[in-house]
Amino acid sequence: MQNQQQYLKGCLSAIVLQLLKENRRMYGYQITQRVKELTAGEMHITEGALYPTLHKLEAEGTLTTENQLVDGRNRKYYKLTESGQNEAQLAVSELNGFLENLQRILNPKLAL
Amino acid sequence: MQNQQQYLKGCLSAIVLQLLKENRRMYGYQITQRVKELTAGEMHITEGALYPTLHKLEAEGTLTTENQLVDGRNRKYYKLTESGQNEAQLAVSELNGFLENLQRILNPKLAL
DNA sequence: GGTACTTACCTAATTTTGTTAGGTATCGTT
DNA sequence: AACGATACCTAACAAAATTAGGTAAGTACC
Repeated sequence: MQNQQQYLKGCLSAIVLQLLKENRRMYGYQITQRVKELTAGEMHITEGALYPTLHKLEAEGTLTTENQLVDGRNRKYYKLTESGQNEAQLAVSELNGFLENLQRILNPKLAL
Repeated sequence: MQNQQQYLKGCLSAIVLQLLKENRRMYGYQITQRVKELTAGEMHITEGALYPTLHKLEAEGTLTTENQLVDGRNRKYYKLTESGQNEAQLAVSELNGFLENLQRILNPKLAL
């Protein structure tokens, strides 16, 4: 129980899909930075988890990529496919439902 | 992406510890039923995950057990040890922090 | 009396998913 | 030249769950 990292398990794809729902297109490194930024440094996505996840989502047809050279470095931008938008919506809804249920468990006195 | 189950990963011990913080003592089957009840059946804890988790928490000195025969069937009650109470508090705080961060990601427009 | 469901515990093989720890390469700064 | 940030990647390993069993006693039904 060192930090919050452990709780990330299972949520990574949903987080990626949510960010792409908001941003239209993002590249891997940018995703790691965005999560850091949104959580004030409290959460960080490791590249060893992120890249395989992105590749998997691409292989499943949820994301497509386009490479772009910026300042001499290659960036691989990911964006949602048409079917990916539905899957993103679904994943985010489910994650939100999960969060509500988790809060019901953590705060049994609250009526959510 | 079938249901909310996947997101449970990593949270199980924290959930168990939270329930034991609220309830003083509980047995395994009761924990599974309580989660079902609190989440209106939307989440269920599998026994294959729960029992190993309980055993691990007991081995670590976070929980102790007492057996009790009820209606001819054995129940194994778990409760927090003294040090377990601190660990439970810590785990729940961390999980809450994680939830806040996750909501920041899911609802970037909200100021939490 | 037999069947089936609920209660109540458990384990083991497998799968999923993330961590750790590397590797490559370019750019900017000191 | 060396270092840190940017930017991609993979593979060995570990952690944690799922799946799919097993045991056993109580309850309800016909």
